[in-house]
Amino acid sequence: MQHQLNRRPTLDDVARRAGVSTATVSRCLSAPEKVRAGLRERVMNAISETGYRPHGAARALASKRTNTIGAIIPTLGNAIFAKVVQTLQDTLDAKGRTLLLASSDYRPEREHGQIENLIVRGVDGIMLTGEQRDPAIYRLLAERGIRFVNTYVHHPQSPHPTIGFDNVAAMEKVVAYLYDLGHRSFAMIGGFTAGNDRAAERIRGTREALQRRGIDLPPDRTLERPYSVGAGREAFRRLNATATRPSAIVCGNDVLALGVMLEATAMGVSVPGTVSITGFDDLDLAREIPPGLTTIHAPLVDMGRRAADYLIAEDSAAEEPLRHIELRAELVVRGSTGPAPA
Amino acid sequence: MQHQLNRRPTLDDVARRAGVSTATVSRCLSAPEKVRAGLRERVMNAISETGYRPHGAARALASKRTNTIGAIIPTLGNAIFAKVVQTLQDTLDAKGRTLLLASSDYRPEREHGQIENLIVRGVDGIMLTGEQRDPAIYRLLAERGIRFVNTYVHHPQSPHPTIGFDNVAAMEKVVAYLYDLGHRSFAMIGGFTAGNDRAAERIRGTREALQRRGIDLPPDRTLERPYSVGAGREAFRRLNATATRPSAIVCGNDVLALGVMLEATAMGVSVPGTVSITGFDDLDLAREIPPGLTTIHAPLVDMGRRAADYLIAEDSAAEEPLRHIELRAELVVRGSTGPAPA
DNA sequence: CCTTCTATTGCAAGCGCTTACATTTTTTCC
DNA sequence: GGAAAAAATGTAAGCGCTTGCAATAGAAGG
Repeated sequence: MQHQLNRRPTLDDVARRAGVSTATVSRCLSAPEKVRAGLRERVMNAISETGYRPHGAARALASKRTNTIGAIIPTLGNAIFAKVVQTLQDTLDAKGRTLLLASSDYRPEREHGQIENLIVRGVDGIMLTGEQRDPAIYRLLAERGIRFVNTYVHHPQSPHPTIGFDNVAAMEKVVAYLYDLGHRSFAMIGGFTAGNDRAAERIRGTREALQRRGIDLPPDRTLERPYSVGAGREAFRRLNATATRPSAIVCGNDVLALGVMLEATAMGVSVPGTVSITGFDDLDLAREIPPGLTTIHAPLVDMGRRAADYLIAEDSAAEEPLRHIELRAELVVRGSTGPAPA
Repeated sequence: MQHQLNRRPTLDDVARRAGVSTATVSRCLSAPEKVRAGLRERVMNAISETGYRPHGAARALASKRTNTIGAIIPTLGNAIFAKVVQTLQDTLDAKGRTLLLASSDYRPEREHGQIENLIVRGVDGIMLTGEQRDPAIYRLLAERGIRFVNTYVHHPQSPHPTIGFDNVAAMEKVVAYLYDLGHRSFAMIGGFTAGNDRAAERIRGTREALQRRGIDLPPDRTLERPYSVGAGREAFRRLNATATRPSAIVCGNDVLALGVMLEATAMGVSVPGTVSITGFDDLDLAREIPPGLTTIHAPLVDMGRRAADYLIAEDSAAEEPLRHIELRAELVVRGSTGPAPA
């Protein structure tokens, strides 16, 4: 009841109190079915009487398992990562695992450091974002035999497991849809591609889809911006100041698209009358802000859940085949897109 | 270079290779200044040659420190928590600590379980949200001598340390401002108060501020809703359907306020011509969505940083006095509020 | 050059728990 | 009822690292 930092109860204390060996107490905790009911109850009483709590580090050291899973995302400031983390956490929680989270701020060297840290902490598995990273990292992970998975991408040919969607294919859907609406003049506003393969794939996917239809996406129509509403606004102003204004603006994510949409509306440019706008991710807000944002729905909950399942799967012994789980990323049509102006 | 899960290098391996004792290697890692330069270099080489990485659990067990700080927030789905976590993480990172994050989904019993888990994991300190919780938790924390801090609130009289702002006082500012604009008919849409002292304080603060001005806030004008845009929309529809419509709607956070604002606009109800709306938190979006949301700015970055500093402070020996750090939460006036209609 | 003091380094005892293996108890089956 | 098999429990050896203390080496002083 009082500050008695001097000594927290240990297994020994519990064992002595219950009149059993520490092994029995340990088993009561991690494999209760191996202890006879009567004894188990006595031990459990001793545990609650002493206020005993296991010592995680000691347990990890002795058992060589931490029941901890690590995850590294670029930032918590973006709802799409927050949502996956939330799902991951809930799923892991339900299976008695703890999530160790780190965010890299899109900086590869920081991600590298965080992976090292997770390894030192002894995580049993790691969820990573994207696939592009220093080969030394993959080597390290392999040496240590640490299970990991790359998310937000789908690379069936990759030597590393992936759980996610095909960013390139998604942009084909966007372009096909806009093209069919009659659009021929495009611009793309994407995230920074340096060290961000998802952003790069989305820009590439858009460019290739347009090329297939005989439309060129010149560099001055391809803007890289930080993922913020303000940047979207600024980018729109810039595009709108050019001589030949695009009739369709394809954005690398919803935050940029929202910025574009808000700025266009603020400037009196009709959406979708004059300009059609598309996003990527399908944030909750995409449906809320009028006229509603046409976007690609990213299956975040599914991704988080599957990543969790994959990372805690027991069958490591079975040396299971490399997994590549593709999730569907579908186009969601709302009010921000319409026929190209005449 | 190849899968050699069999044996990861240990201190012993490094020591043998460098021709020193494990103690010296250990010192090179945690107190390099205690080892002569030449030797230290030899050890460092051995470390990188063997690809040695410390074993966190072993280190924690031997040293009785984990260099880990825990944090429990209600949800990552709300940007205000995401932002604090981000700041906390960055700050801790810079000081060589790792953040162990958990979210309780606003469920007290879940928070309880997560605190137990953090204790088992041996965190050196814990950041909590709000103050209201089972006394048994505070007792446990005290017994174990674990440093913690309650955030998002300011309770100078509390026996527990707090770092945050005064939710009640903030609502006084909101009400004073609206009252001075001539508003006399109010409604409040807040979060669920069960187990959420911040939500409760904001509602209470509003009610008391109004009472002080001779205005009653009846129960049917006090709605509790989940923090979502959709809920805000629904709540507005409901309020607008009543005989005496409020001229000012005070919301418990920005997400609700945004929902109210979007729904009002969608229904053709002028903001702020017919109804004034206020939020709480000052999300990035608050300034972006026209006409701009009048709200209380929550000093999140400051809060995260100070919480981090407090939790890793060394002077535990000094038995420092209880800390209550009050942060300013100021009213930010934007376009969603104006004079009461005549 | 020798003694004293100080900066380095090594020794070895744990930290609290898990678990293979040995031992004891209980159950099963003739 | 007794032997063999199965189940329950205990014994004790670590897991990989830190750190108080002892031992050693180098610096300083006479």
